[in-house]
Amino acid sequence: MGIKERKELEKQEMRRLILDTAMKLFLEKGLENVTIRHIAEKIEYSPATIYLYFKDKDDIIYTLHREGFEQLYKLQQTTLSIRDPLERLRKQGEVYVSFAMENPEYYDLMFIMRGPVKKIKEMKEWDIGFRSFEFLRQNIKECMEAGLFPEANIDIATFSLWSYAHGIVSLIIRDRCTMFPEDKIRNIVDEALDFMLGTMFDNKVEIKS
Amino acid sequence: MGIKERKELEKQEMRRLILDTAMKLFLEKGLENVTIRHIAEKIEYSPATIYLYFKDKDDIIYTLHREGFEQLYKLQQTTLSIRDPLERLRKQGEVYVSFAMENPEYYDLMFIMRGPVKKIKEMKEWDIGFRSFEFLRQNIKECMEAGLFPEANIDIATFSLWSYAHGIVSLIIRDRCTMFPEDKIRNIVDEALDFMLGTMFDNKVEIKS
DNA sequence: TTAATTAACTTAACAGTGTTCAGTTAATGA
DNA sequence: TCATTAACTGAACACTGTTAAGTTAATTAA
Repeated sequence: MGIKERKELEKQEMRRLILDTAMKLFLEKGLENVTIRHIAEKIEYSPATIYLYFKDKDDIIYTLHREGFEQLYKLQQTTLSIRDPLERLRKQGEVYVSFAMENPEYYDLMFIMRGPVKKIKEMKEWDIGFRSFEFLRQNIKECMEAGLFPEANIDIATFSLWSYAHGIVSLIIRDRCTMFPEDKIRNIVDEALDFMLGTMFDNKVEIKS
Repeated sequence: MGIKERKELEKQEMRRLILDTAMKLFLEKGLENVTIRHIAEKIEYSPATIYLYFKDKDDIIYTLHREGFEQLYKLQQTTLSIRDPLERLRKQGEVYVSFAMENPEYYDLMFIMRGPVKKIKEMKEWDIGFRSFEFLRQNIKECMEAGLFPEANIDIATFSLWSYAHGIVSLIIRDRCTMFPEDKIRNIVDEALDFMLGTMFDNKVEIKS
């Protein structure tokens, strides 16, 4: 049965081609300016062909959304090499923010766009995003248990730190930071991250000493 | 010249009618599901008529964007009655978050949607949003001068606090908080705000005592 | 009062969107 | 060799924002 397998492989390759082309166009033209017809034209197929590989446009976006979370989770796991949980937490913040700044279109469809959420609710597939949340939560829990983190409800604390990082990058991705010069923005992001973690943890140390 | 004035008045009334209808539909159907044709149908005019009062769809959204900032600024100013700058800052956070939670469509077009930004860049009209940023900045400056706030670059601190509040509400508005039950969300928002302000300021006191 | 002008509005279209369905090829299996 | 299946497309549908030409109605000037 070599043929069936080959067919399946070709099907996967075609899906890959569509996804890669879609993402390339998203990067070039911005998320909202890419149409099914553009993608079709780029891969030199008829628009209708795309619907043989994906249910609809949101299905393409949803798939990229999943792959984005896959990437992000892998990045998050690189922090596991750090022993000190607070250091690891800081690194997680950096990793998250870097991911967003380097892949703004991925970040947008993962955390800002409305499209993918519809699909997720239809399919009841929260687990991918949930896993990343849980990873952060676990890190915060460790910090608390080590007395490095203010005692509080863990869910609230996790949501809070996530919100903070998300706030920074989403204001920039959606272009609400025009009060800062373009070329300083990357610096400001890093400083904002330092500021928040600094005010949360370092001032304790300062006062102790 | 009573007639010219009346005409002008009627023109303004028509603009108002379009804006109010648009906003009502936004609230009903969500921002992305409202079309010019819907608005036109609701006010019982032809779609083309709307283009006699607004340049294009983004112009409508941009105008609502402006009005949203007007509202927000007024709300911000209600905090001026509070003497203690740190208390006032906390209140500002509450006011901001409340505004977002009670007017999610306004918040969305003010701080998330891409549309209005295009218009703002065309017209180079940053001042409305800038004013609110400046107001927060001033409050933080006062806190710093009173020694109530960790010493830091004011711009970074302002951006940071704004980011934090924005992060919380935008994750909820764009439906990324499905790990929390719907009916708990309003509480979680408040607790997250408390958590952040708490870790930033209160733990100083705790350690001293 | 009547004719010319202007304003308010609509009709009908254009180009573009996501999506579907009937039809056409080409590859496969009996 | 022939029937079946898979891959693909052309042409359409129902939408979208937007505009140009045409039609009324209100206003102004004679």
